[in-house]
Amino acid sequence: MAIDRKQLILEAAKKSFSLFGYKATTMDQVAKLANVGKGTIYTFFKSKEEILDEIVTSLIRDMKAEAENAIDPNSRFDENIHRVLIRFLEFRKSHQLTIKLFQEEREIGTKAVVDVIQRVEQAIIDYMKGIIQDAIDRGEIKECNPEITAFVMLETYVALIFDWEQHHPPLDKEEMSDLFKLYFFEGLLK
Amino acid sequence: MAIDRKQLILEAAKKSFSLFGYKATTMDQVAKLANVGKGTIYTFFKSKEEILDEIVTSLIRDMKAEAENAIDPNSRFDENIHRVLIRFLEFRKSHQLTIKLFQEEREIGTKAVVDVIQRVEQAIIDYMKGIIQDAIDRGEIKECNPEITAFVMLETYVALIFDWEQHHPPLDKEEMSDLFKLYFFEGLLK
DNA sequence: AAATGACCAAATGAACAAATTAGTCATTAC
DNA sequence: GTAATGACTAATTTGTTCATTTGGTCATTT
Repeated sequence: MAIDRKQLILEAAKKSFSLFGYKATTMDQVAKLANVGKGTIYTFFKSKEEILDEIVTSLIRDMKAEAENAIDPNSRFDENIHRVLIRFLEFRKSHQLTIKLFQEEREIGTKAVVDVIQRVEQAIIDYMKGIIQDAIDRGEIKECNPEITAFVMLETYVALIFDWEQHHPPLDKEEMSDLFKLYFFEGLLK
Repeated sequence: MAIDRKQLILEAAKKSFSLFGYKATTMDQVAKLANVGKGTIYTFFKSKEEILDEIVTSLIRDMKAEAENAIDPNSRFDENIHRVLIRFLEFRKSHQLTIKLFQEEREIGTKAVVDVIQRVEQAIIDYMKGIIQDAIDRGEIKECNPEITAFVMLETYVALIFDWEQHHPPLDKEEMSDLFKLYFFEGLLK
């Protein structure tokens, strides 16, 4: 069986995006890394951006899979959603590709990258939305707009994990979990 | 009594920063606007950045004053802190200077501006910290770290007011208040 | 029929010149 | 004598040019 050229190209592109970022990766480089002629790339993808799109689509699949097995059916909703969020954000923190892409989004703002990051965030929110809706349906939590709730939870976690550390000592997972429980589930009122 | 040159300079600089931003404002322009020689500026300020610092210091004073009279001693803590936050963020949204500075921080990242924005945010957090500590002392809310709580509340509001609107219809004050109460005070758990 | 790389127009960026700018200080005005 | 000034300077920024690089095409090869 012949080598799967499309897969070779995707892997080469992913490696190069991870190493140098989207903008700094040239199609010649991808072709060379994949050991194919440059023209070959264009029989599988109609543009550089489409390669990124496809890589991110599978990235989102991976993230969802990770999140999936963070869920313990025997645990309460608040513990599950906490673990899911932590998984998402640790994924983002530990994979070279997401590190590079988020960095490029902040520092350069390459349009294709901005678009793709937006897609990742929306995917996370959509995933959480489902979990939240389930919890509402099962009567575990109060009625609320699942999309806004997911959005606010994600923003809070991102703030605590990425922004708080800018000027303060980082919080460990234990603390995060306690804060999350206090703010979102038990409430501050006595 | 002679005209207060220092005040003239501050007002000229504030007007120009508001109109064109910090970076795009030249000292020649400030001098011309203030009707003073450029050298005069340097008898009152040691640098362009010091002018910005002084303007922002009084801006923070104004914001605090605004926040102060958003507080109603007869209202509950959660209503007060909501009103305070809304005031801060409406101030930011309605004053040309803050609009320009936040925009310049995002789009150009001028160092002096980044520093000064950080100072504004820390001032808001410090102010909220005091209110939160009071509420804890009075037994109105549970024990919690006032700085982290203030930080998370501010980030949540900024997310809901500025980021949510990027891809969704904006929330009105009523909705914000309800969300805030639900997430932070009553908690989601049934 | 699939793969290729020479080729092209467009985009990028290196390099240099010109213009602008923050800050100084000798001179001026009172 | 002192407070105010604006011409001056060193340094940064901006505009311009042009050679190189880039994403994408397509005639040729395998």
